[in-house]
Amino acid sequence: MTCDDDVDSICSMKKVDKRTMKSSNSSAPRRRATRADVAKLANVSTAVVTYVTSNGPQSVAPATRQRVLDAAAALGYSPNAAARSLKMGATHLLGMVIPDATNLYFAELAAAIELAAEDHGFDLLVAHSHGSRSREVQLLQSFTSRQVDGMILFTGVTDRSAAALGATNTPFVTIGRNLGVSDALAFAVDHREGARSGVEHLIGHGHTSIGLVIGDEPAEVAHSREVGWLDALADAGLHRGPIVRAPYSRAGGLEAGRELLRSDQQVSAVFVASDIQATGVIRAMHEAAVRMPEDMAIVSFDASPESEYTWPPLTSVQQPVQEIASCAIEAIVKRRRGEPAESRMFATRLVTRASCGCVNPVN
Amino acid sequence: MTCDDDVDSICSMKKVDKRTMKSSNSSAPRRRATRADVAKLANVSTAVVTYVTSNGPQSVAPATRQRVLDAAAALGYSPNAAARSLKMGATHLLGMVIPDATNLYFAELAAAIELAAEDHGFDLLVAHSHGSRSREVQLLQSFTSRQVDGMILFTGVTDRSAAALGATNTPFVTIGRNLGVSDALAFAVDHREGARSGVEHLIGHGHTSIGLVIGDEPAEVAHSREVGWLDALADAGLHRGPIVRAPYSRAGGLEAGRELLRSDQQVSAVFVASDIQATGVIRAMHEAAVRMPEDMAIVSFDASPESEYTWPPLTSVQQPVQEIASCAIEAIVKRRRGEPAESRMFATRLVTRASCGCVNPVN
DNA sequence: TTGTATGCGTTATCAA
DNA sequence: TTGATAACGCATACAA
Repeated sequence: MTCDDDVDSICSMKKVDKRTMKSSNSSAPRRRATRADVAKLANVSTAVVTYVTSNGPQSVAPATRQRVLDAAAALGYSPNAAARSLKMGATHLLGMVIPDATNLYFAELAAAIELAAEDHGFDLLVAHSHGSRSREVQLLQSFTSRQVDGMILFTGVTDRSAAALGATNTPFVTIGRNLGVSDALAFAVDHREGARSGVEHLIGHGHTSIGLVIGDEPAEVAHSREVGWLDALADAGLHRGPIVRAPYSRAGGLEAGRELLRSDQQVSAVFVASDIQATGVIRAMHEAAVRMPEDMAIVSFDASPESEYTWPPLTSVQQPVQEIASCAIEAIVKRRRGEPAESRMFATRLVTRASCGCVNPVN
Repeated sequence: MTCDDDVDSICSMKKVDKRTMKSSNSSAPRRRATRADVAKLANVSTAVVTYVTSNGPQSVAPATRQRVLDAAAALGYSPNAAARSLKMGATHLLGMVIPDATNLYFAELAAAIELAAEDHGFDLLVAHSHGSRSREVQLLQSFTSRQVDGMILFTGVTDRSAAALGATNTPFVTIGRNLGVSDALAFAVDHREGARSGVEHLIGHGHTSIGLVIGDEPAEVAHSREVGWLDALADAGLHRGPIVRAPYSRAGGLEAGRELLRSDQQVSAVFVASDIQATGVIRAMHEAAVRMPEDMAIVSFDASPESEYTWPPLTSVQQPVQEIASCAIEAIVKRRRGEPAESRMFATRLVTRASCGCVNPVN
């Protein structure tokens, strides 16, 4: 879509401010101040400017130092990161691939990564893969070209991606995906065990027929959660409930919920493998006037901000998002220093709210 | 939080894969291939490599061209973006400041910006301000140092930010905020008119006592929406309903909803100035067993993905997110070319769903 | 059609 | 304590 496509927007025809205009066509198109400018103004050599701005490697006389600082401030000088990167061989830039920012679980994870990255002085280059493998490869190449100091991938690493990455030395970690499926460093919860704990909770509430709503793409994570669901059922000696596979989205959840209600196999509870789908499932239940948790108890996965504000609020398997994020960043830092780094698996925690029947939500 | 903080995580002690290890301490710590490497392997000069990789400025013999391509592929060569930026004076990088990614309206806008930016060959440097002004200034400085080709700010531009920016020639635009409050190029809907249309819809349903839930910080946007609410009430000759001010979050909405129910002034409808707050308001109503829309009709603002999956689904004032995004990016492109660019205001569209009483949600 | 040489803004080594 | 200078990897004007 281009800016001129629209038909129903009001064009304000507001005149561009004079200052704004001026900056785009002033006679002397002001160049960014460089180190040389600062040096000249402060009457020192360019080297001294660096000594001041980077506190070394040589010390400088207090008076000179102040002169440089003043000059830099006067000129609004800040070092050119491109030149700096070129010289130093480090960009302090991390690339991050997010499948879908409208999934609040990913959004939360991304925010945590940003925080952890900042602790180590990294900025973040962010891009969305929208689940496309080819786009993922393309993004990794772009990151590589930008000489990022590391990459964080929310998506699984495909062979093609790994190959693209293998040619470089760029450290990369995967987040939220199973450990051990590739050579990549991975940081994630135990999806199988987490799912199992959620389903066990449902069983504890007395449910004997428990369905499953899960993503429709073959992914190791989804598979693990499915196995966890099976584990719990098997341990309790229960038969397998119906499985509904649907896209990993709110709309997918809505469809799945409707299908679940059409199923021959009646269930009194369902384990939904992600909050984002659970949101849709809940809507489907409301549409059919199915009461939750009385007629249908629900437990989901992720415990994203979304899960707290559905109605009824969702009981959900929580991932230690901040911990995962900081471990991932630290792993990248270690790898950059040549130190060994290890993949790691985290425990989940079940957040009990009303959807499973634990809490009476109405005051 | 550091990685070692945790107590309840399982340490998998998984040994690092041999290939992974090797890449971190192999005897010849493989340097990224440079143009010179490609040139040597292809038996050409470095210039020819560039002629091939950038299709010009000179043409090269097909055979030579193929040799270069092969060599580049064999070495996994991709141009060093830092060096390229330094030489070309352009980074093809845009900086974007998001207040809060767990607000799906912002997340959606950010995704649209990314798409539009990609159309013009820009990558995105993303950071969250968490609403902090000082952090915003800090981010702008970081972006400046990185020599971004432009900036997109979701937050209003403060005087300090503008001053920081004024020192550079970096084009920047604000998104979603009112036009005309600063010199910045701005792309946003008509908040006042949008709010007015939403409240008028509620009046059309016969409501005569309509409350307002809105952000608790003094922002022009919030003010405009409040004025739009007043406009509609005044036009209909209705008295002003109660106003509840709360943080711009789900939790804030929850608090606001509870307070609204405690209010002396009874209302049958409420205009909530953002979906994210509406989510909380809805929960407050459910908790108090207030039926929607029968006992409390709701119209909100943004029509983010969230609004479609609340219960009842929210009637909400929609912003043309993609259009806003593409206009913003095009404005930056124009400004970079020295062409004039204009701020622009967009019309909203009311998406009617069940929360106002338009649709019977239960099948 | 291809090669040579210069400079982009930095950091850091080495001399002064 | 300071200054001159050589890379870093690339794009391109100009020469061959």
